[in-house]
Amino acid sequence: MQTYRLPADGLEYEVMLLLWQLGTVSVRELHEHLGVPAGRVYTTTAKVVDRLREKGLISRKRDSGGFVYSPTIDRQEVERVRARHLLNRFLGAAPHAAMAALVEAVGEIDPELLEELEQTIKSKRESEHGA
Amino acid sequence: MQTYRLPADGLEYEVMLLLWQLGTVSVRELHEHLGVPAGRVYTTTAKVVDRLREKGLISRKRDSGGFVYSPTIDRQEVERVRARHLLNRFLGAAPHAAMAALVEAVGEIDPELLEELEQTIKSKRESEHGA
DNA sequence: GACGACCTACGACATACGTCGTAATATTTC
DNA sequence: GAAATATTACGACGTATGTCGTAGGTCGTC
Repeated sequence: MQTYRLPADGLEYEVMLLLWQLGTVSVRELHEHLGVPAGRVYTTTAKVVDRLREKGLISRKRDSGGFVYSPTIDRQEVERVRARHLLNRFLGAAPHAAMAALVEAVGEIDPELLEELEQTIKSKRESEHGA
Repeated sequence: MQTYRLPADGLEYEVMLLLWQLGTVSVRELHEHLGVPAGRVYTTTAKVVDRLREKGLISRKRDSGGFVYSPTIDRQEVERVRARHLLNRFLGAAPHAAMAALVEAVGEIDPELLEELEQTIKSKRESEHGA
């Protein structure tokens, strides 16, 4: 079995997001959510779904006529990889500066997330303690 | 003038990083740092530099025979935009989950950074208080 | 000013992915 | 079961980027 890069952004990632969110849906539904608003053609969405399936990241089963698709990979897993990916892009040269930029950016996007971030750190520390 | 996407990762970004770091260098130098360790051929590095120059992100001047290159864009500026951009994408639909993954990744890469992150959040909050 | 070493320009190929078109299949409806 | 409709398969193209090869320019040395 070939290993593929997990989708970390772009359309493929958005489709994955939607699948994680909605559970089990048809291409049609995915297309209504993602394709239509962006003015894409149905087959574009279908193709992305197709490639995702080629990569083994989603599976499908028959459902009255067409197929319905669902993720075969754990969301946690993908998020983990994404996070690492993001950090690699960030921390490279100057981790300290990058952290500052990160916090800055988080704060700008949504100050409440800063609270949350702090909270998450605390929990992690505690669980680490326990372990 | 055409607008290009700023290099956010990959070789192009690494070359930019190195240029920001080293200031003004030849392709040779860049290649020694990036290409050689990765087993790339000299012209690969040269090509990347070339494309970067096409995009106007770096400039060059003659220097005894060859050229030396330097960035034409400010790193801080780029990093800031980049941070926001990447983070936006990263947090996207599910900030909660993403945040958790982020903290975990930071912890994995370097636990001390977690402390640092917490510290940075605190300072930010305080400065916010003051403001 | 010819030689060999190095540098630069640039064309070419591969892969990933978004994009679409068209052809093949399957479904639904009469 | 045939026509209309929807779905799926898949080939094709464009762009971005990493990769390399080759051809041609530049320079110091003799």
